[in-house]
Amino acid sequence: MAKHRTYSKYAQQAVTLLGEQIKLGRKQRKWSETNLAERAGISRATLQKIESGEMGSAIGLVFEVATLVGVNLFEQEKLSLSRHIEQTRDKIALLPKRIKVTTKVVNDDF
Amino acid sequence: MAKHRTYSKYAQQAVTLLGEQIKLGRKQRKWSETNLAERAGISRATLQKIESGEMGSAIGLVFEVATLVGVNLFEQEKLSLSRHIEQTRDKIALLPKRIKVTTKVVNDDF
DNA sequence: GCTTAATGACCATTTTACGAGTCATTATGA
DNA sequence: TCATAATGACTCGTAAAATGGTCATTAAGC
Repeated sequence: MAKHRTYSKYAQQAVTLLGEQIKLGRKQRKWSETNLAERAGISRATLQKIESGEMGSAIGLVFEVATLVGVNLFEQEKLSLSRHIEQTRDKIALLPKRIKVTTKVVNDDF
Repeated sequence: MAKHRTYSKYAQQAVTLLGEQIKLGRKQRKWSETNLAERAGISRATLQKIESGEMGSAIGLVFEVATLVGVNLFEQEKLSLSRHIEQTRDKIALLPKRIKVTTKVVNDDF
């Protein structure tokens, strides 16, 4: 009884694209599936799922493999990721610590 | 006996950054955790793990939530994702269908 | 043409994430 | 100030991912 779950088209395509980019990167480096799986410390079956764009793959494994084959996440950033993390946290700090949803239904969708 | 797994610093930071960006986007929209979790069709516990940057979260759920709060993956692309997927597949098609690793150990690491 | 390894598709078992719930703490807005 | 809801941190049962294995097919490279 697989749990049915719906995803937005954008999210689905993003995962698919990432998988394709990984496959491309692997082939450009002339690494076999087994080879890349070993480097990443995962099984070949898992790598195949990642490259095929399965939505259930662990994001850590996907990003790790992407890193290994040179697919850079957050591409346009010249900043280091840690710097970017700091900046994002600074922005969060400027906002209220808690979001209190007013009981009265507010039209915030349109 | 939790399975120990090591990740590259870059992959770890990328997941952390994505989680922070999601939290920022949620707060900017003035959505509580419960609120966003409901919109995404996931539990609040899972959302908390996503925002805290846990490596084990399903990539589909992370990307879905990111989409909901307006964090765009593959930012710099003006192309639609589907177009980008096509282009990546075209590149893959230009490469050999299979990667045959030569038995003799080749120094491809440095 | 022939050999070999890469790929694709399985299956069973182990490991882990997800959902649902609870509880304490505390910021918020009235 | 005070009531209330958001957050943080748990636990437990179940669903599902990850692993390790196998097997057939077929492309690569000699």
